[in-house]
Amino acid sequence: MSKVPVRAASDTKRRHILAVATELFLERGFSGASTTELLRRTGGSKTTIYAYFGDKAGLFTAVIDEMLLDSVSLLKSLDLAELPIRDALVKIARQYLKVVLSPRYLGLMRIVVAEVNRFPAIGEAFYVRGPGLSYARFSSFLDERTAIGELVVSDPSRATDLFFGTLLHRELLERLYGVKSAPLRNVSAVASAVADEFIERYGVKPHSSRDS
Amino acid sequence: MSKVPVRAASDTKRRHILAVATELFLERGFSGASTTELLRRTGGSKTTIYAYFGDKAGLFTAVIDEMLLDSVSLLKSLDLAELPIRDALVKIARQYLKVVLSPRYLGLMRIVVAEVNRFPAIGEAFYVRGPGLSYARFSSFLDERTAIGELVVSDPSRATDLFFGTLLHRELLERLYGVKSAPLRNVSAVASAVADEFIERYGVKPHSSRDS
DNA sequence: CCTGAATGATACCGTACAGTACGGTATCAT
DNA sequence: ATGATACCGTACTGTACGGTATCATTCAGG
Repeated sequence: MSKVPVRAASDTKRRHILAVATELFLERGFSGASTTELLRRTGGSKTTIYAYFGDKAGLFTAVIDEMLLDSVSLLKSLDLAELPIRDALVKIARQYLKVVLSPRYLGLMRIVVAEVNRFPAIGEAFYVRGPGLSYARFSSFLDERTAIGELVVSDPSRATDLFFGTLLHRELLERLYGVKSAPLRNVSAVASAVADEFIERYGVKPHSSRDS
Repeated sequence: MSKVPVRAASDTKRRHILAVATELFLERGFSGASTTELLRRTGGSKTTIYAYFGDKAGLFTAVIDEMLLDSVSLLKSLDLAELPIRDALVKIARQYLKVVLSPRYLGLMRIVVAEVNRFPAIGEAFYVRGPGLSYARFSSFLDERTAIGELVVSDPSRATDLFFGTLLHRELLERLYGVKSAPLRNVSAVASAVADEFIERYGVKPHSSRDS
């Protein structure tokens, strides 16, 4: 009974349903989106949808999982090893501005946050694999750069708060509330400014360097 | 038809419906909350509800309006005129930590953000009367304190981002995603730390060397 | 105590919902 | 050709929804 189809080598049908459902959930949220409307958009038969995803909640979590993977992968691929500190910070800042303030990410965040009561596991997964991971990674990045004498960071956690908070907080709120919708005009300028401020606060001071 | 009742001298009925509806919307969101369930909780008759609020959307906006007023009033009543800069910053920080990280505010934020697509005006109103107002007020506060020589803030907007971002960003995210739910243990310590950091960055330096 | 407004109780309307049943078709490997 | 699998189309179930209509009840003020 109701076995998940296996044939499609490239999973086309499943992927199609998932893509359309993603848009629908982004527009209407979990409760607001109906399987009937989904059917109207995908074409095909309800039976197929239920064969793949079990029920509405299963479809929802599948959608979130996929979007989460997409977003997270955009933030993981930063290669900073060879970059001097300022370039590294700018690169990080740019990437986060672009990803976090993108309509996609904002939409995902909206529905995840909205359904935290109904799907606590989704909220937690999102935080742990998203912002939580970012915080942790940035924190160790600061440790590394402190170890090699590029920075003086005694409290990486606070420094991380400062960096991401200054970078994203206001812009994120403005977009979450729909006051702004465009993905941010001057990404580069903001990224540079934040990086400079960060270095001014945590960079090694020229006249009192302890390493030769 | 459907005229708004006038009797209730103290508006008891309306306020009761509003209070119960508030909890319901906080639990389930707009689409997830049903008028029937509301009736189950309020007792009384559907007719009365519809007499007061017209329709479900009207009830929703009434609920949001009231909650917004409550939250905003908690942030407006700060009397800082006589306080030295550090005390003022600490007071601001404490108040924002308490209000913004409260379950009430977080719940409100969740449903407002969730329904930005359906009710754009609500999202905008929330931002303008909430965070937007806070940003503006803090910015002018910085101007004042700069004018009297307590601070050196050349770019109040960035300084504001730094203050609120460092103060709230991470804690807010953790709670929005349900990773933490408690309203924050050491409000005072965090507030002091953020105030100190802010002053270290923007306070007037005791002239000459800046070793610390 | 009467009257009219405020509220209650209940039945109802039309629609939409999530989810299922089932007959049938298209494709493909055997 | 045959059988398996994926999929379609449609009709359907039972429930819940937002909202209205009707009539009874309460209650405050003259």
